[in-house]
Amino acid sequence: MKITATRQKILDSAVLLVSEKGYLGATTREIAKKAGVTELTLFRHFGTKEKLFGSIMGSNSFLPALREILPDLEEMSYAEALEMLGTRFLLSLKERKPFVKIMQSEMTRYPAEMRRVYGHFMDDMLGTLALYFESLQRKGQLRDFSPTMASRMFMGMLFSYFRTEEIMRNVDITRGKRMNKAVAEFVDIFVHGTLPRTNGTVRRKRS
Amino acid sequence: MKITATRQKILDSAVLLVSEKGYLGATTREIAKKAGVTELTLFRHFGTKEKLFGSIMGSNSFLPALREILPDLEEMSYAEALEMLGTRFLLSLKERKPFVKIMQSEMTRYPAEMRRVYGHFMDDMLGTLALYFESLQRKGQLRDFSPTMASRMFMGMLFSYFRTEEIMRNVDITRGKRMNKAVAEFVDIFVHGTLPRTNGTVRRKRS
DNA sequence: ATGTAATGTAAGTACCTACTTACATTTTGA
DNA sequence: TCAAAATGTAAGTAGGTACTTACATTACAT
Repeated sequence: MKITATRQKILDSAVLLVSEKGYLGATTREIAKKAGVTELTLFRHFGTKEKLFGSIMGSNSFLPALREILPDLEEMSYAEALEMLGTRFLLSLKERKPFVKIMQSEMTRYPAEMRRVYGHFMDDMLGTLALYFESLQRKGQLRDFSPTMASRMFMGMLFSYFRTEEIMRNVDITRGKRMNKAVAEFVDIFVHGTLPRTNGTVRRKRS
Repeated sequence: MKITATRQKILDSAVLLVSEKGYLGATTREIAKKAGVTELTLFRHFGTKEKLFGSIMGSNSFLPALREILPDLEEMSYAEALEMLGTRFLLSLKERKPFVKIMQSEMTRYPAEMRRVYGHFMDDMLGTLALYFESLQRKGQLRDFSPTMASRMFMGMLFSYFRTEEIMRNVDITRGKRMNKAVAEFVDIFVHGTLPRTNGTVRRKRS
């Protein structure tokens, strides 16, 4: 067995087990067993459980996904762009589900590692989305609102949806059309709001 | 020391420690020490670490908060009602921050306990919000959309905001006006959307 | 084919954990 | 005041953990 293959098998087992049982709950013995190697081999490769955990964080990056998600925004309509962004964002979360679980669970206890990976991804994503909003605002195609907060709102509702369905309820969001329906519904409200379209502005009238 | 007082001190210490270090990371010794009692006292009260954890889940309920949040929705305008709901929801999350952290971390590993508490709260909250949307839709004050998905969207974006600020970045959302600003921004987009108000419907036109 | 790098076997170390037992001390309530 | 209830002290159990050491075996490249 090639050294890199062994390394990878250990890393994969570790990701799965840690995502299920947490950092403390996933023992080196069990990780090694799941990887089909001896515990000693694990330690020869990574030296320490802590270092193994660090390798997980280092090897599992969100960043490549971002580049896949972002292109061609200019070529499609506003709602189409948001739907595509939302869908791809959810799919990239789904692909990295065990990793998302780990971050969710160990966030509080290992903030440095987490922030480096997750924070980077989120900042990039939010920043790019905000820039997109800004450019449309400058063209007059969107009204005036905070691009930053709008980005956080958009990503936040998608992330919560993912969290509720996949992590809490353990539902596969890619089955059927539920994900597409949800994204379409979210985007529709995000674009058009919840007020009737024919009505004028009813807002800011007390009782 | 009254028996109930001791019990409560142990429960409080346990909540804090478990929220910081997780269920496995919080040892009974440390919990007892933080509560100012002996480890033996802890076991005399709760018998088992697992039972202690169960008591945490049982004692710390979200439900009372719901009753505080929900009244008087009919008396105020749509946007006002949403802002109030959003603000009180965030404040009730903030009050239970350690508990929210625990659920966030241990969700995957202790699904039964979690779902009982968190699920109840969320279902109640989402259900009530959905009913509110529906009633306004019937009055013609809101356009046609899925009340359920809209509720999830609304709560989801607020929860993500809380998660990012308070749990990840450890920022106090109640300081200054940042929370009110954020809620106002979210509600504004949720109510009016992101399209310009003067423009007609540009939607569903390809390129 | 053979030397080297990678892995396995087996035994063990030092430490920590949840939890227990026996007995002494304090606190509380009537 | 005084018995009962609650807590403390001290020592220990059984099991698990990350990690180590010494030595044997396999796989691979030249």
